[in-house]
Amino acid sequence: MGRHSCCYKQKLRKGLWSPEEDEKLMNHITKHGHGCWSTVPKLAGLQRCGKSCRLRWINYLRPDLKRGAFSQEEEDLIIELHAVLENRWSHIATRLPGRTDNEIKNLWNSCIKKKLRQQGIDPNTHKPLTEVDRSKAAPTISTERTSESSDVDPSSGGALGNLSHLLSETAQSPELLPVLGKHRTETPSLARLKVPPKELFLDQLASGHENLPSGRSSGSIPNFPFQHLFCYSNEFSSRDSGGTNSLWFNQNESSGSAVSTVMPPVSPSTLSTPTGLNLSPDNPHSGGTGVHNAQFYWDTANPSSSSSTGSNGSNGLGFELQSTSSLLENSIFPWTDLAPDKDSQVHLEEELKWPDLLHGTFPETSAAMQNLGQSLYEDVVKAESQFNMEGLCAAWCQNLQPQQHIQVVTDMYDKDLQRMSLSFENI
DNA sequence: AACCGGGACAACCGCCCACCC
DNA sequence: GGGGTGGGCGGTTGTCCCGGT
Repeated sequence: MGRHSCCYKQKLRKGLWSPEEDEKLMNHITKHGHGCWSTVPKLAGLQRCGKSCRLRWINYLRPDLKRGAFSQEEEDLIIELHAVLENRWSHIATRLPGRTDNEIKNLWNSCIKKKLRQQGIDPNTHKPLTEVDRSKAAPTISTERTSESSDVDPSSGGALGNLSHLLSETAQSPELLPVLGKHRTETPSLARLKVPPKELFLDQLASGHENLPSGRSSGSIPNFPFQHLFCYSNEFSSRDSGGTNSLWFNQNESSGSAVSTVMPPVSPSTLSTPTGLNLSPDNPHSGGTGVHNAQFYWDTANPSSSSSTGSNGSNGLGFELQSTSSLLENSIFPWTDLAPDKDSQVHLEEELKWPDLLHGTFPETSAAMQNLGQSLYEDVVKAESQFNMEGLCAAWCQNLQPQQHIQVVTDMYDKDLQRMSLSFENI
């Protein structure tokens, strides 16, 4: 197991591809599609294994590839995504249209890693190197420090530094206090937030399933682990000068009455996970006038998308995917306001449809940021690893303003939570 | 000019997982 | 249910290029 049968075959060429081979492969796939990759080399007249053909196509020949250097925005996006998704390059690649996982991986290993280290950030944990060293040293009694970390200034590196640093700065900078607001005192350091493992989160989600906001029931969100995150986003949104154009929900501004949304019964077909919003200039959505006409679409060219799973569009949950579906027509944002106190019940009395909710309030962000909202639900369903709160902290370590980070990260989770809840709704 | 080291990129390897028989 | 197979993914290695010495 593990080794492909084609790999045993002899007389197969290896190494760099010649232009002639590229042409053969390109011609074959453009005419016939790739079909079963193991048959491609034979049909295309190539002395390569199918796996090699597939890689060549995905990483180099695919027509929708964006060639050229990565922009700063793309690099920033990769860093933020890596903080959340870790080394799931293919997942990261889905958020960067035209970029391959291999390309991103290479960029990370050759360039970004180094940059982060120069900024005093550990590329693996996204924590400041000083903290990483400390945590490493503690259990091993080792007092060794790397040369990279020894000269790290937590306040340097072109970043805000870690959140604890920000908070310590805040203590000395009264002007920052309004930004962090009361949550600073409630939660002295985001790094201390104990976020339960993903498995526990799933358990909580499952156990509270009957209480999940839906068209059929209403109730509280039991002990929801992301509540702290929402606290921050809520508070930040109130300070956002562009708040009128913000999606964030402010507990204060809602006068204590939770703005809640519920999900209507969702058919399996509506579980399609869009890979992006059509934000073309002629789309009313892009003008901030609403999302009623926004089009969700499947990136069928994406090798990681359902088109290449060979399972007829199955999304892994057994649901049929639609090539075009208007998620907004049917699905509703799940939880928009979560009380920080688990004892305080959030009564879901007010039913707001997602398009209504979004009408005129969707934040204007770059296309890349829109793509950022694609689902993490695969990760959650797999429950492969613990939820990485550190990744959220890492978002603070970049050059963006805290509001932007929170908005970006919570945007991801808002949408992912929506899809997770939809998934559970149908289990 | 030759050598060397690092960066960027391409490709391979080994493993996992889903699917099929 | 179990083994075989193909697709996919992440890690690693190989190769080329370029700038510095």
